[in-house]
Amino acid sequence: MEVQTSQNTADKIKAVSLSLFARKGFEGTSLAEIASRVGIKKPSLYAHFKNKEDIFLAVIDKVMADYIAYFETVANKLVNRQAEEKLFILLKENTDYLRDEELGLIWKRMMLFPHETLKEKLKEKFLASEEKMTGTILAILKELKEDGIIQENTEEVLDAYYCLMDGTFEQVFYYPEIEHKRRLQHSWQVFWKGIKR
Amino acid sequence: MEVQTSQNTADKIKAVSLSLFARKGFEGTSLAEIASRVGIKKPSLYAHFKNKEDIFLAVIDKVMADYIAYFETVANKLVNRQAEEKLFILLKENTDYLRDEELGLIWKRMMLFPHETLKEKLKEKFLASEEKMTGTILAILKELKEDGIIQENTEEVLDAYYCLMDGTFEQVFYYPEIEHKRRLQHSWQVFWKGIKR
DNA sequence: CATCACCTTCCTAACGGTCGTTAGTCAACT
DNA sequence: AGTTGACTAACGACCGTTAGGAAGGTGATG
Repeated sequence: MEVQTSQNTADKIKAVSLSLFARKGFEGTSLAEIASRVGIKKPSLYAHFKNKEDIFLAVIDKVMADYIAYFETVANKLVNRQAEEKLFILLKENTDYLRDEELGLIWKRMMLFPHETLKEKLKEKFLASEEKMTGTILAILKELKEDGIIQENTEEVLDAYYCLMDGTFEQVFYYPEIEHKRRLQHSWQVFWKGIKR
Repeated sequence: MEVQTSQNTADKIKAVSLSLFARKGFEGTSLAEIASRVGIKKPSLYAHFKNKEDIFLAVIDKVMADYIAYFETVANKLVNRQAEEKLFILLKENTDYLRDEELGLIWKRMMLFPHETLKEKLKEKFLASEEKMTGTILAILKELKEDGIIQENTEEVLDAYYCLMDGTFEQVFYYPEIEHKRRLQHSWQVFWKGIKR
């Protein structure tokens, strides 16, 4: 077993495309630019992918798979922690991961402005990761409730937690890391005070 | 004085362009489609605007002006209200306004994915409205603090409020109005419990 | 009042450029 | 021998934009 230090062309195309799609969107990115950055000619792309949309979907699949894999490692981090910590770690790690500029950008773009013809294909892909997330959160909330740490109204708490998560997610893009960290800390403190019994 | 029931061509172009730019973005929108929806031929657009970018900027100017005007009316609604209500109304009205699909979409697009060559021009335009907002919020928080209703740490409260606002703003686009209303209500309740003394 | 120049707003035609895509070829590797 | 992955050339479609002209209205001048 050895470390894979070089990428094959298809992977290089995906990597370059991720970067461009993230920064310029689907229509803002041209195959010419992708090919140029990979170091091949435009028609050579068709040796690896059916068409532009196919490249995009391959990129999205990779983004999704990476995100889910990351979420798994975070979930593993949670065992043997206090439930309060679990909630906070989940929030923090999520924004930390999406802070990676390209990942966060393309994620945001897909969710908010899906390309018209790809809208449905994208929505499908999101459901899996979202369900997983909700399951994990609900398990933690149940734990907290049974220990009598938080108030009974789970639905209220869940809604507020998702709002907190969406807010901090959005702010990742406005503010530099230091400032974002402060905002996250403050928002979390208010949230926690708000749900504690 | 009479009600203006018909628009001139320039206004029609702006209205049509707003809708298209919102849904498809700057590069995703073609002059051909704009012209077609207005009911004229593509080159006729140049009788009213210098070029595509000029149309976009005219649209943005209108969006900004409308938003600021709306904010004024909301601010007027706030007088003679309890400070707690003020905070909530500000939050609610903001999302209600941006719920209008096209307005919300183009607003979001501009903030998150400004077209590369227009980035700086757009950033300028945002500063005015953002400062106004922060000023209004801080005045309310000061009021609440002097009355001993909320905790002393204004920075923490302000950060949490903005997170709440960004979160509800983001969720406007995911969820139907009824569900969003419930989420807003729940998030607000947790927030308010979290900042109360 | 009639004429004239001018401006606005629309048109058709066409420009050069870029887009995504295909055809056909060729060398290298399996 | 067959497959892979690169190439050159070129396709038609569409892009934003410009040129040039027709029609209508406005306002000044005789």
